[in-house]
Amino acid sequence: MKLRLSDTLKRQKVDFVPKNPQRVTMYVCGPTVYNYAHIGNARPVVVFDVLFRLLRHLYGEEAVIYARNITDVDDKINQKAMAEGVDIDVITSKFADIYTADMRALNALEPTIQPRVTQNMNAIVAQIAALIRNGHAYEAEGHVLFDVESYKAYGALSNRSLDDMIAGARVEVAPYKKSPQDFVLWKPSKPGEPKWPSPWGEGRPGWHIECSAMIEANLGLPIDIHGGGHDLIFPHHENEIAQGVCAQHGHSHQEESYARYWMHNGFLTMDAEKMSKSLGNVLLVHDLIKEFPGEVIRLALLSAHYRAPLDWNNDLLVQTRKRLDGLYEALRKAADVPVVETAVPEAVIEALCDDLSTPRVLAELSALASALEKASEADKPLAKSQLLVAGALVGILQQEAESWFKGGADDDLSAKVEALLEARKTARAEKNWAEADRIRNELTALNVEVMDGPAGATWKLKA
RNA sequence: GGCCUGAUGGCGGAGCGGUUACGCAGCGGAUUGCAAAUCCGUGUAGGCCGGUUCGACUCCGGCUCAGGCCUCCA
Repeated sequence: MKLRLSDTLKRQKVDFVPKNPQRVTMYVCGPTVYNYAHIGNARPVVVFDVLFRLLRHLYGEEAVIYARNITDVDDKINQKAMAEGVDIDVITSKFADIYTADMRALNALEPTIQPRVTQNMNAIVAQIAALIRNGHAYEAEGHVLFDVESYKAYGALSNRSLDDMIAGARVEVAPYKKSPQDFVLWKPSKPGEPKWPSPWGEGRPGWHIECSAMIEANLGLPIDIHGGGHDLIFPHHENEIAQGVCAQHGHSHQEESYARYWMHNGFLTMDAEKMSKSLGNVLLVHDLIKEFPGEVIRLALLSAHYRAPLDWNNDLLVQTRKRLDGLYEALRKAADVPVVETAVPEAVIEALCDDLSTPRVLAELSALASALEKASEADKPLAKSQLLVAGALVGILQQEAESWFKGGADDDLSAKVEALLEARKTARAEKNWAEADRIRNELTALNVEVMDGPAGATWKLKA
């Protein structure tokens, strides 16, 4: 099956051909760890997790190396550490741990490696030195700046010319810059801020160099896939390309010598408004997972195509939960059916290979669930297994159906419910409908929905 | 000003030049002590104006509207 991906740089859907199928590399820009991750931050995590799973499926688990960085050097981290009077790694390790836990709750696999800026200072300094050596960067007043004029293809990813950028520049231009668009590779730290040694004095790296240096040091150039949010195209990824290409001595300035495929996910809105702290509509993953199962949040993030904008609202969550209920219902009825070894259905692979069309995967999952419902006893094991392996490829449907439906219930509640159901069973056997209904009302009050079936009654927590 | 998306039924959201997306809600039926749940079935669409075509939601051109980026940002 041929994988096709939308490449931001080439501006079209192209066949994905890894440089080395034995070693497929992917890098996604990760979090700056000074705060809780919001739901918008979670979209690339979930989207590229699906891609990670697909690549592992296509090329083998051992063949795929997925790196997601942790930015632990940053102004906002410094501010927070300063305000709380602690060392920056008190802040960064706390929020890195929270981030890891929150993303795990969304069924995201851990990336193969998670490089940190603080542990890659040598690589960063080395890449800056290479840029100076190759004539693409210069030192000025304790700063090292990238010389944008020296790289002809600058602007290729975001499709803008240097003139446009000058015209649209809204930042104050530092006097020591040769050209207004030149960006910082290294800067001196202010008194009291964390600093690292370098040939240009003690200081810290600029934001963009961190990623390109960590990519070169941890994955090697070129990597196959570079991903991130739509907003990173400019300036972050544009600058990464400039750095990554120009740092390679003697290279012919081909953008693809840094990353071969560029992928960007669309943005999330909150009730049709941009999510931003100033509007106060930021929804934290940390809070959301207390209200909805991680699986619901994950599937909601996958309900639209990854490049399309996605409006996040309560209705989306409710609909997604019901959809998941439907899939789990099919599995619940087939709880006693044995699982057999089977390949992922071709239609599911096909949908994913077509630029990660998760909406189509959802349609296929519905079809598989329906097929399971209708299957003869003899066909049920295969039908059930296909639904499960298809779900696994997008990271859902991996828990027991019963625990899905009773997910929010603790042991006390479960015991109480079971006892009430037993009493109701007796009442019903005696045709004491008044008593049976009274018990059912009592269960309803506990937010429990009773479902009578041929094999007796079962229950679930209402959404 | 420059660059980039998107516009599909009540809602979410796909594919496709002529034929069912899928899901949620609705409606009908089966089932049930009554319900609920479940299962089966089912109606509703393609921003506007032109063009190409035997035929366009699907291709081409224009327009309108909405959102994003150009500044830290997934």
